[in-house]
Amino acid sequence: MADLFPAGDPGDPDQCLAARLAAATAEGRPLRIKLGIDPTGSDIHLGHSILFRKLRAFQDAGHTAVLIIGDFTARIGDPTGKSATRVQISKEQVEANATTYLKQLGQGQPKEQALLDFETSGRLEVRRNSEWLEGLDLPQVIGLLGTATVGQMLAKDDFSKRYGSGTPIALHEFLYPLLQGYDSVAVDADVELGGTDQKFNVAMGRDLQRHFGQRTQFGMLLPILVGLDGVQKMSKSLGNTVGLEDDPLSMYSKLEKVGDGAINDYVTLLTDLDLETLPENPREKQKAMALAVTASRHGQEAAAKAQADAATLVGGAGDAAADVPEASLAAVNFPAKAFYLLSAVGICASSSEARRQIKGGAARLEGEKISDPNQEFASAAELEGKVLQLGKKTFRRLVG
RNA sequence: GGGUCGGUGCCCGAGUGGUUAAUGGGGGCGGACUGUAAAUCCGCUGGCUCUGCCUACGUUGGUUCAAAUCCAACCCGGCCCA
Repeated sequence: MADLFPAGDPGDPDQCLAARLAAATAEGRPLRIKLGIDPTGSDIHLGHSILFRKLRAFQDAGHTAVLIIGDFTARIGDPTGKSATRVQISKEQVEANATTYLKQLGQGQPKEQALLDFETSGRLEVRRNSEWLEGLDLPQVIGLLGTATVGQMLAKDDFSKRYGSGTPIALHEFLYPLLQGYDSVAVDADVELGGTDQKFNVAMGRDLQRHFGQRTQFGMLLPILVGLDGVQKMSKSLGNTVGLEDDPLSMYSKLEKVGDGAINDYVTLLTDLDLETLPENPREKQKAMALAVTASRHGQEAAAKAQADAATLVGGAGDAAADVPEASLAAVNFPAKAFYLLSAVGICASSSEARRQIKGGAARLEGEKISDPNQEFASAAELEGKVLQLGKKTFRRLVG
């Protein structure tokens, strides 16, 4: 089991998970396991899935997962790990994100396939923190603010760095830890799950529970998954993520490239594989991990196909019968010059970029290098069914 | 509110009247190499169906043949004082 927080006084039953479990059994009730997510982006990635896997384990053990959609706090933005003031997002955007999150977590799916168990009654509560936060009045907010000090806030790593470097900190950002801590009070959490970077916030939840006369929650802090760059944490804004919704091929091909330094973390945090039984060869280990993770999301069969396809594509055959994403020629006006084609088909962000890529020797059609950006194609007919390639990793099969 | 410094391309950060999308670094993308990657080396890193034409240095106006660079107002921020 991962990092437990707080280590605290071992004699204090309040701070021991085993004691919690025992007490729950004695009382004949399941524990309430809080996990809060802020719907600030549209996709859940593998970094999040560590937490959800743990939450699911609690569910399977008979406890109640209390999933808090931070629809209210998302509008403030968690300052954790941020070096700049986060842009506030709209209510509508938050709501849309929340819907996709639930879908990605497996709402409406049988529990065997879903990340969380949405089926078994009593195992899941989905709450939105606007339920209780929106209704707070000013005296209550002031009461919350009174429980923490500026010194405590500035001791938090993110804030102290920003303060030290002269980066603005808006006052409302101080409210974030308090509000998300108040969530623990609102749902009467026994245990809160979070990444190790959530230590401050989880601790704040304990303080507030104590303040409100509740038994304090047990914080379970799970390791942060490093991103594909092998250095920074997996985060959408850093662009080093593997999305849960990624198709098997791109999921697999991203994962098989995880750096040697990060591979063991991926194995232990994302799969049920035993490190001991895996091949020593780092390349083989990567493949095994990538296969297992892909399979856990898309099934064994799809994962195996992705592995085969990845080998074919990267192996250079380029035009194999692999499962290449399609790109429509419908938006392309013919005659089309090569650079325009690349951009119109969406494989390059702009026509200027396409021109550069072609000059740099990155573009291929059916494995043949396109060297002239101005090369002209007369009609869609001569391109249909062919595979357009950019670099080693990006392929599009052109369709009418 | 006063003083002061500052707002430059994805980010950081040079530049302080004049051939140029604007030094450098990071990141990103591409090429070579390799077990994929990393490391290393090389190239690219505003837009446009592009041998040219557009739009760019907080915003708006002004001075000038000419401004990211000068002036004014405004907006935003750091620090100090109150």
